[in-house]
Formats: sequence, C-alpha cells, structure tokens
Amino acid sequence: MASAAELFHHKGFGATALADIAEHSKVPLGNIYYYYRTKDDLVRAVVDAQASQVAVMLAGLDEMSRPAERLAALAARWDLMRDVVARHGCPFGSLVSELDRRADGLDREAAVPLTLILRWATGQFRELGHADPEQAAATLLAGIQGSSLLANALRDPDLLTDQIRHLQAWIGSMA
Amino acid sequence: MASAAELFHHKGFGATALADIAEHSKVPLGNIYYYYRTKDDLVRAVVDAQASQVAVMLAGLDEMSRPAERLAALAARWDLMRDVVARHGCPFGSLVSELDRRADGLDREAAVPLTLILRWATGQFRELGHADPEQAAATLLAGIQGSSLLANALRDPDLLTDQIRHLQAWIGSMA
DNA sequence: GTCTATATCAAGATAGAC
DNA sequence: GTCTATCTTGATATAGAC
Repeated sequence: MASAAELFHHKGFGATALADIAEHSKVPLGNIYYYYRTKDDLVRAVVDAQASQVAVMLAGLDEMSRPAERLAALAARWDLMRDVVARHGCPFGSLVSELDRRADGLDREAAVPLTLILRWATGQFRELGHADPEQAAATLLAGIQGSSLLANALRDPDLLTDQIRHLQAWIGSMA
Repeated sequence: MASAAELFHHKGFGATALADIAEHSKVPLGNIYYYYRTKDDLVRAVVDAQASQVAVMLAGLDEMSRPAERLAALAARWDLMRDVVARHGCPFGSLVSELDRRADGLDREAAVPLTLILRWATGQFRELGHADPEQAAATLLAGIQGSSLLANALRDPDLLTDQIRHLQAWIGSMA
C-alpha cells in the first residue's frame, strides 16, 4: 500500500500498473489481490491512509499555542517537501485531480484529505477572528495547491517556497 | 482534435480511449491515425491548440487600457467557466497535472499554456509598478489554479467565484 | 497466506479494401 | 483520403499449486 501511494504520486494512478507496485514492493502480483480485490480498492486504501495522515498532522499542529502559528506551520509542510512537489506535485492535489473526473464514488472520496484541511483551517481563521474564515481557509489552501501545481509545471521548487512565504506573511499580518 | 480536447478535459488523457474520441467526433477510428500517428501526437496537438487559444486571449486582453483592468479580466475568464471548472477542473491545470508525471518531452510541452500566462501577467504587474512582478504573477496564477482545483474537488462553483473576486480585489488595491 | 502461470479484455496501432 | 476489420500488447484479474 505504501508502494502504491508512492507510485500513484510519482507516475499517476492510471499510469501505474499493479505489476509496477508488485515489483516496487517486492510483493508478488497475485498476492496484492489477496488484500485488495481491485485496483480501485487499493487507491481507496491509499486515500484513506492520506486522510489519516492529515488527521495526525492537524492534531500535531493543534499542539501549538496560537492559530496564526498553526496555520503558518501548515503551509510550511509543503515547503518541507518542495523538491518532491516540484517534481511530482502535491500528493493530495494530483490524486484528487486525476480521480475527480471519474463518475463513480471514488471521485468524492479522493477529496476527503483536502476537505479535512479546509475544515480545520476554517476553524483556525475563525479563532483568529477573521470576518470570513471559510473564504480565508479557501484562499490559503488554494494558494498552497496552486503554487504546488505551478512549481510542478515549471519544475521550480523556489516558486513554491516564495509563495508559501507570501502566504505566511499574509497570515502573520492578521495575527 | 476538438473532441480530443474536450474528452481529455472531461475524462482525463489516460482514461480517454481513441475509440471514445472516434465515437464523439464521428470520425472513424482508423481515420484518426491518418492525421495523428500516435495518441501522444494527438495530445501534443491539443496542447498546441491550447497555447494558441491562450495567445489569442492575451492579445485580446492587451486591447484594454490599464494593466489592472487586464489582469482582472484574465481572472474573470475562469469565472465565466465556473460550472465546467467545478465539474472537470481547469483544462490547462488538469492536463498539465496529468502529463507532468511523464518522463518524455510531453511533460514540458504541457506546461506551455501556463507559462505563457505567467509571462504575460509578469509584464502586466511590472507595468503596474509592482516591486516583484514575477512573484505577483505567480500568486495570481496559483490562486486561479488552486481555486479551480478546490472548486473541482468540492464540486462548488461558488468557491471559485469567491476566490476570483478576492484576487480581483487584490489587483484593484494596487492599481 | 503465498506465489506462479494464465485467462480475459481493453486499447493503441495497423492492414488493406474502397 | 476514408473506413472496417483486425493485429498486438499490456494490464487487470483469476486459477490453482504449494
């Protein structure tokens, strides 16, 4: 499953064959099907794992004292992965972008990690006393996702770092 | 080619079969291969067409008198397609996101439409007297792309409209 | 539970009549 | 140039031995 998450991120869901995952994880092909009946089941498990990781990350941020600090630390998470993001995009964003065009239920489930972040950030901006916390949260997450996409398109990690800094300054300006 | 552009946008490049394009365009399957030797050739043509459309759009915006007006009008283009964007994502952003994970040259070519916009916007911000026009252009395009992705993930056209308005207000504040 | 061999099928690409 | 029939490949999924 970890191999699947990595390969879906690096090569995309559609372009990753189960044989690729079998080889990368050293798990025999047939064995994968013992745990995941279909490829869709596997990507569902990957998305669920992403959602759990997000929940853990947000819980960690909640340990910080002030909301502005927490929001800035959220943004910093993408900057920590700047080289991976510039090469392969944001793991949540690129997967949601690919799965969102499907008609089955998978498209909605793929949005869960981003939804969790959005809801959490809305709470933080509310605590900050922002007049429109939902819009502010969307501005922050859109800024993160958009710079991840641009940094990926231009293969430029510096673009990501610059924009994250810009977002952090914006957050700081209303603390 | 127009059918390919539409289906690549709606279903994604990998998930669209040439048979789908043949059916949608009423062009017999074998006939497509007379004009495009491979599926990669076809998506290359689609990206080239996107780049041309972008060039035409930017030339149209150049007709406006003031740079702030032009930049706001650029952002308005996405709001005009709000329902399509909320359902299928930005046609440039989603294609670049899918093709960017490929190792061949196609990944770089897919970035051309976004690069054209970025370069143009940089010039506009420079004309506006912005201290860091490159960063401002990245902020604008990242905001547009990020809200397109979020609006798509949440299936919420209003999110896109809100964010576009926010970006336009930001542009207006420095005119 | 593990693993190899294979069935099945869809999709890219081609052959060749018209 | 147009179109149908088909070849070929590769990927999902399964069968069945161990």
